[in-house]
Amino acid sequence: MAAVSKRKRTASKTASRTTLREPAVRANRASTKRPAKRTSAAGGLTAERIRDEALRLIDAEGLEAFSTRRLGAALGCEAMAIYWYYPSKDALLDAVVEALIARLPVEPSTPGDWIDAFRKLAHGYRRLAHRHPNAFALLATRRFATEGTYRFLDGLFEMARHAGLDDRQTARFYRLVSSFCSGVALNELAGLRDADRIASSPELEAEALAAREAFPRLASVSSWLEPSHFDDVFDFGLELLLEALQRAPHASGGPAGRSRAKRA
Amino acid sequence: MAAVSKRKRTASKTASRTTLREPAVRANRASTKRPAKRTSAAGGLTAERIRDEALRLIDAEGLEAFSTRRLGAALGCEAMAIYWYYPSKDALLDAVVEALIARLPVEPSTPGDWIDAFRKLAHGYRRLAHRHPNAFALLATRRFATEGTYRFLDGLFEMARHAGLDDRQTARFYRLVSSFCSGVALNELAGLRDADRIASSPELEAEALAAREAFPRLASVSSWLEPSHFDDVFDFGLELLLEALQRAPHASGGPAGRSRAKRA
DNA sequence: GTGTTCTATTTTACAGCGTAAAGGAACCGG
DNA sequence: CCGGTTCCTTTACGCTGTAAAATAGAACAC
Repeated sequence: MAAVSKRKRTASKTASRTTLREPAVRANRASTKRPAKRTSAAGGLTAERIRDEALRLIDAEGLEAFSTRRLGAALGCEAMAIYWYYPSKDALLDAVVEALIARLPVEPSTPGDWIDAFRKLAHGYRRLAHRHPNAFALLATRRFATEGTYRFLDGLFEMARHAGLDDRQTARFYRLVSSFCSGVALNELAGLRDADRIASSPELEAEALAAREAFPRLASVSSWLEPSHFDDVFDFGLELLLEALQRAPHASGGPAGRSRAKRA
Repeated sequence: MAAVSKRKRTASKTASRTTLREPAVRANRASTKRPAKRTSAAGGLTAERIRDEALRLIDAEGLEAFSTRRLGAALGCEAMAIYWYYPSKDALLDAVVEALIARLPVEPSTPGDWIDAFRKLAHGYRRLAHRHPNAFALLATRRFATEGTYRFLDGLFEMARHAGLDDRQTARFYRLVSSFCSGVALNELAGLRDADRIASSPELEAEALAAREAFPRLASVSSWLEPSHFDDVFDFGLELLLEALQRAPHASGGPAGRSRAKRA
């Protein structure tokens, strides 16, 4: 990694860099004699610490309230210090996404429990939404385009291959399941946020009540739309997809064996 | 988790949150219409015009670039003029969401083609993502909490009822299908955005190429992940859900009997 | 020692943001 | 003519991301 990035951003402002500056390690590769030098400042800033603190702040105060200045304050340094380690706030957020993705459980592929591994992964993704509701929108909005996420996908697809899925089915079900998971999770978080908002304002509460009165169908269904039923929706939908996944290799390419062909 | 949220400048601003001020005098008196200022020369401001121009601007320049000042410039007025019609930028964006939702085809419920009506709705939702890629994130992020969206849901649920679905199944499949649709659409848009970004930067292009080399599994699957295959993924997933929906009243509704609906 | 360079951080500055608050200008019914 | 309402502008404040320059300290060269 760190292949590029000698030149910092000087010209284009809109291009969001994802490269990250590694202050000490880069020189370290050439000569390893130097013991890990402590940075001069009391804070001991590193890319990882900045990234972790960023996630912590986002979790604590929300994505909208997150700013480089506040992050600097939390880290005990000036905001601009962050820019030594990340070329932009955008790049920092990419790093946060990567750190979140890295927590997902990609188990070693064992053909027998392939489906269950996928299931666990999906549940892990949803758990991520629950644990980091404020940061989760980043996952759904930004796409995986960093090395860590590439590695994640490679591991996942390797697992699929061991299970005998061909590339097309692999791609299809990856898209399907990941879209479903992020869709459900976003929906769920939006619902929770709204519930909070409504509960905190008597006016909105009255408004919601009036709506319920004006729209009888909505009213009668809405009790089933409450957050408590999201477990059911998620499991139901996921199992639907996984059942189709289980049928997939046979359904689209004839009986098993074709997808197992050695093509290497 | 605490309700800290953001700063909220002055304590009690939440009063007229989503309510919108109606200029009321839309009777448009016919005499001595003096343009007077260049600012209102293009035509009188209305909530609708502001909202439509906002959507146009977002479509043209992206959500991040959208600001009240730019909107004011596009409308030929000062930014603060907008605040006469909307209490906040947030409320304006809510209105944009509502306008988008209003374009979805909610057909009159006829029991026979219930499934197809739902299918068309889902496709309409996706078409919306294609037509307004920059605005679409709003739909997935914000929840339907305005009168127009209430009406939309009421119409939809009415349709479900005519088809003989009970409330629980209605809620479940609404969640399922809408989550799926927004998940797929967001995924698709993120992919397109990334493709654009990569194509516009030789540096990123090289990076992507290197990744492809380092991760062979990812490379072999990735051709199936291209944007052109999203139609397939969407249709496949949607039909899967719709098939389950067709089975629903009988299969998992528990004690049947009420799903056949006397309502005719 | 005295530079000089490299690294990590602070300081300063700028353009732009959302929006509170106040100030008109045009109309109104009296 | 007057006070009020409506619609819009002006001004101002605190915030944002970040470019650019200044700076402190450590490391290396002589």
